[in-house]
Amino acid sequence: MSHSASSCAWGPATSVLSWRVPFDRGASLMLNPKILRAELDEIARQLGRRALTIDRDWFTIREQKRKQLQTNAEQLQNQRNTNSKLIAQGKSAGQDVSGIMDEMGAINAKLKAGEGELERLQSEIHAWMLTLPNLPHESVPDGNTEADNAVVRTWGEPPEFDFPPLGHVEIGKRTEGLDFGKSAKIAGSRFVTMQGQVARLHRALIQFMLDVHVSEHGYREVYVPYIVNDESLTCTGQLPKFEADLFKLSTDSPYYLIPTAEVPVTNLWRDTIAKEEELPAKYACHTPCFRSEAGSYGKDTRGMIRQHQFEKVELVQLVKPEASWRALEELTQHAEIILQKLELPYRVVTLCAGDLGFAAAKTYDIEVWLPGENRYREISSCSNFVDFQARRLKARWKNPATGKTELLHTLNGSGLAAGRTLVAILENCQDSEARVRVPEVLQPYMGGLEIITSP
RNA sequence: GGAGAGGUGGCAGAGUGGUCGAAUGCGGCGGUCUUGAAAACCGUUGACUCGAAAGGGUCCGGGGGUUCGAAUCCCUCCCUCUCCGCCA
Repeated sequence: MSHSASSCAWGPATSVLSWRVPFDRGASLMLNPKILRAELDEIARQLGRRALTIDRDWFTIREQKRKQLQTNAEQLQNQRNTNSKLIAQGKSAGQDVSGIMDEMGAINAKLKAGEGELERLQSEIHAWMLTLPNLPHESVPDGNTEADNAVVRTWGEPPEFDFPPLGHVEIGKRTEGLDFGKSAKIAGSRFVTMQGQVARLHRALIQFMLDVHVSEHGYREVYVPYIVNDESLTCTGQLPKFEADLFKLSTDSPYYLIPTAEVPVTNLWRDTIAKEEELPAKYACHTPCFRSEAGSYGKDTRGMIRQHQFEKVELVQLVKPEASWRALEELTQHAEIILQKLELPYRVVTLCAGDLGFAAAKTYDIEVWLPGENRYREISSCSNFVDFQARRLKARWKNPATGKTELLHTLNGSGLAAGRTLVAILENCQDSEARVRVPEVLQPYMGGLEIITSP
């Protein structure tokens, strides 16, 4: 990326010539490159839990060659710097420095000769490292599919109806609150139009969630851009691998609609060294989210479970490394409390290694009960990324104990997805007349309304 | 959209081709003095990276160029500020 002063590149200059690496737009290493070099076998084993096989020989061969070329280049640079000083001193003393100047010509020629090869190797290695996902935490269960996820706890009982419960699409139709036909006309499939009391309920949910997180859980409310550049997406891990999931703007600059508030909010800390007293930094942020849902054809085509545009209240934390595992439990709890206050039954599952997102070391999914589908559906995903995103972001802190700048840990989770929460309320709180009881905590946000009826 | 100014260490702000990773001030840290504190004085204080260490390399908004040598000169992009116009 050439249009921004800042960058989440892999350090001001990892090594000689590295600033020429064509991945300057940000791309950093996800895994600690030192550990990758030193403990390749162990890394390969841990990535194997994600059903990923890495080519160790490919890497080792290039890494050895890279090191050799780099050491050589640095020696030449050292000579150049030394000679440069000698020339300066000699000239000011009125001596003849043409001999040294000739030597400089030879040094520069040698440097130039090795340059191309070194650059190519660095680019190759870097691009390869970019495709490596985070290592699963040891507490993450083995497994490859959703079926291997482990249920941690269950809260509440699925409601029993003495009538066949309707799905939210039908309830939405009867209350005239949800209209999929209108939005299909004005935009296309996977959009919804909300109206009247249901639209207000949706807005009430967002206000309620924000209020709880801000006043009871200690998060700071933020408002952020809904359009971000490619650097931001690279830093949080959506790019370069998952561009197909995003909506890209057709402007000259590489702009994208945000797929989640995680992207702009986490990037608040890009290229920043936090003071100890600023930590933990906790943010609650409501944004729309835009996802292309490429590759999900035929999945959840009906209703508002899987939309191109939906609203979400996101929780983001940047914490000291030693605090991140405790923070994951807390953050998950904060999301759960919203469901508890809404009296919606749910369960929490730990994603197995194979089901884990690219940047996450561990993820808890919160799944709400949906009577219309007679099963639990994901309504929140809470993850600890440890230092994976922070390394790309260069989000660090000054550790007073060591006196050094060290990487932070980042976490985030939905608290919650508003659209799916709305679905859960419509389905769980319906009566035999397809009316919907407004959860008590939301009534103040609804002007005291207790029941949503047809207009 | 038009015109102008500018981007240097945590902040302010020097430096316009050579021994500059960068004066100075503030802030931070350590010390002297003090019952304690303030003031004063002395010292110290950027980030990244390779290395077991010694030590090396890179970074003055990003990228490219000129040169034996660039914070300093040239090109280009990004960003910020001021004025005018437009707009919510």
